[in-house]
Amino acid sequence: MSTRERPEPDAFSPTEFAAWRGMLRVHATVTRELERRLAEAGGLSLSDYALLITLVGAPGRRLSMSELARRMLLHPSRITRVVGRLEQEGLVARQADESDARSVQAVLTSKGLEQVRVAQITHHAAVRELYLARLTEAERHTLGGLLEKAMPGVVSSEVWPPYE
Amino acid sequence: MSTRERPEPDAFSPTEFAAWRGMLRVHATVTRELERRLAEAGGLSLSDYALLITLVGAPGRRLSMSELARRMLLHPSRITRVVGRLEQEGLVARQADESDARSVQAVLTSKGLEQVRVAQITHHAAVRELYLARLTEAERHTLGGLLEKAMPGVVSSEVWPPYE
DNA sequence: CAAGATTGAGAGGTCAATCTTC
DNA sequence: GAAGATTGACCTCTCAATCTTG
Repeated sequence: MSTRERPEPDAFSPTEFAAWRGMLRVHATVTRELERRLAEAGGLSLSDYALLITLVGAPGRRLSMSELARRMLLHPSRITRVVGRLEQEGLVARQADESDARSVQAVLTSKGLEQVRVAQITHHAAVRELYLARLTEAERHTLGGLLEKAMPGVVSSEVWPPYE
Repeated sequence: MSTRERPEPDAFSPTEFAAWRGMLRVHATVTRELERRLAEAGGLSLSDYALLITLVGAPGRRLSMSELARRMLLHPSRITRVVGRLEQEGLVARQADESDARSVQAVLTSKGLEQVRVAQITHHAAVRELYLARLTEAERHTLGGLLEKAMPGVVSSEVWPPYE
């Protein structure tokens, strides 16, 4: 057989491999553990937390479903269901948009704000312990800069890329 | 209301934020597009590809189910189902382990090898275009090094962390 | 009893189709 | 016709429970 002798035609170089594999494995490991700790601490899933924290940063603590989808890099249908669950739990409320009857606004409730603040302690502590703690300030700066350079706009802009 | 005035108790610094958000967004964006291109090109999903490429690198192009789970940082039950599907498509075969009757080996078939080689072209091209192309060799080296430093062992070792 | 593998249940995510409003 | 939202179908993934073998 000659298949064993012929290596990949376009194999990753060691640095390509490290930069790619590192991202995949760090992401998988941190998000899995983070999910576990958030659930244990307050019953929020990571996607619940992400949605709530997105709302916290928005003017009026409210955003339309489609804007939420764009900012979270998620498919609109996903937003429908997460908001549905969070609404049942009283953490967000749906509100009609006066200026556009097609649009639905998700508004953070005071209970939602309370809960995201509590979850944030757990969240930040976990991200720091698992991922950030072993890096110096300068290294974190470099890392963020490299990611932004690798995919300009993905990191820095609110919305990228849109589902269109 | 005083809630608007009080910011987070332990907010991320700008560098923490960039390093964390960057990873999340780059990962989400690249893997989603990669999944699309792989499916379009040859019908393999990203998890199919990941399993096959893991087998390619193993001695004898074979690995037990549990070893596969450890290397891929996946739950064993996931492996059962992916191997099940790939077996039906003739890309891997299940084989009994002579030295341990509990163990099942997944072996890459020649058809599987063929297909992963084809998929690899698409995969590597996409990862380069979407993620690696805008970085210099030195920057990729730095990026890989920072990820390894952030989570020692996660990037470099085959197996971390185990499901236990 | 511990380890390897599998099953059923359920959450997270996408896509295509649909409905309503612009 | 296009945009916003939702629904149904399906894939990815984890967890708890089970079965078998060491």
